[in-house]
Amino acid sequence: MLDLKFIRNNLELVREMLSARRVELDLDEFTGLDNRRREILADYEALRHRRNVVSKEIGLLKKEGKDASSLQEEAKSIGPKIGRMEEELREVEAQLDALMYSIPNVPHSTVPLGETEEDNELVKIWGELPEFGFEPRPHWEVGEELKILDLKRAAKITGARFALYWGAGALLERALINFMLDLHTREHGYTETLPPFMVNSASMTSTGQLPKFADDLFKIDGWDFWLVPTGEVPVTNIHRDEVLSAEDLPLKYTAYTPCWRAEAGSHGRDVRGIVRQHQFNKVELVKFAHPDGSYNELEALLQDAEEVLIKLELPYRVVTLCTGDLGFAAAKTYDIEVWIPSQGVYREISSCSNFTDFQARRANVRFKGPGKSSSEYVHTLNGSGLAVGRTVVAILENHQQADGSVIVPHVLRPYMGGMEKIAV
RNA sequence: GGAGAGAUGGCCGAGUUGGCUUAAGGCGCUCGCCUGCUAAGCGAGUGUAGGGGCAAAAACCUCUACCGAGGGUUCGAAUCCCUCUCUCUCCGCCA
Repeated sequence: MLDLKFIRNNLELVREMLSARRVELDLDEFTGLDNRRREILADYEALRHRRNVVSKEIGLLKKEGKDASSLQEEAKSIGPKIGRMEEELREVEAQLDALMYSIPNVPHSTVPLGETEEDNELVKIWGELPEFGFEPRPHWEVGEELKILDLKRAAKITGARFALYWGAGALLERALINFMLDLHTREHGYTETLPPFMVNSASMTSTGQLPKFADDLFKIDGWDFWLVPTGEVPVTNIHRDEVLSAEDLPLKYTAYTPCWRAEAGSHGRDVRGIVRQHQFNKVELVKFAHPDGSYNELEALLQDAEEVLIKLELPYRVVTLCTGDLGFAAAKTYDIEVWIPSQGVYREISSCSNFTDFQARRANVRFKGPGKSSSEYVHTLNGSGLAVGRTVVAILENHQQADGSVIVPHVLRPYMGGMEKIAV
């Protein structure tokens, strides 16, 4: 969330930002609640002060064996007043909080203005689009014919939007996870973590999924546990309520996790294949950075994610999300989109964002420099490195052959027992 | 699931017959002194959030809250009572 004082002192800027993001929010309500809260608080604290003074006086009198009954009577009458004001205060603060939690992050100055994904800004295009000499088939046809992908049985086991992999398909998924983790830990300097795949409400609130986006999540019945929608949630919460040392920044973590998403509101989109699933695997990159260097860290993070596609010989492009397409907690986001031959479009395979201090304020992650008496919020960043299921899609489609087989990218072969080609 | 012990500032750790505790003391950190260098020593400072002084930023002053979380008792709670969470020990169950 944003800093209360920042909103108070930059109302116009916040108003413009909200409209650029196409978020309808009543900022006059903010001003009213903010003022009301401070009014009540002043009276409330004055009363508590009075009670503290009187109570202390009573203690002293009693110690001397003197009578304190008149003071005790006054103190007794203060209690209920404090109680009433507390209730009022709590109500106003709850409303103010709700409003604060619904205000998205302020976009960085380099983020293009725009309304939809049509307005995203192209940053770069990498790789040659494959020439097939035949009509490229969609990944579900390729996968089912090779008997490595089985969506029918997955639907029987669980339901729509789940996948069952067989043989070389399962191996391919596992190989990709290992390849990505190895690349990021050995060549890009990330520390591997393996976090819990369920998190509590506090963790979901820190990273911004709650309270606004509960509909997108799976909740465990009877527990305050949620299935993680992305590794970002457990990994960013590693340092919740901690004060880090400035010299340790940036901290760079990578994690493999499955991701679960309810995909509410996406009925009818990507119904075929495994582009949009309720459960998919992802290797995530997360950074805790010094505010001064966070945008450089974003460029580096993007490069780390791109490297995966380059090594897998998959053509892609990079776009900067415009203000209207930007996620709730992000100040700036690059999407990496991989080429999908059967559809003739680029599809998102990684999203790399700088959240500045938006998540850090919610999660209370700070750092302290040597010699500094006060601490500051860190900047958090994350990106997919990459979404594994969609990487499988890209490999099956881009590396498919006329005979129905699929060439295994060179870097993956050591992870697949030397297999060069997936064939029936 | 059963029995017991515990949770206090960046870290360690005292305080639990309710009131000179304004959370002792130590470590760490910062500044200063001392000093061929380093170490040690000496002195001072050092939690977070919010409100007000103050229109804005810093400094300062002041008030309020915070001793795992939430309630309660009381004029007054780190301290007493209740509920919950987590950690540790033992038992049970278990991959």
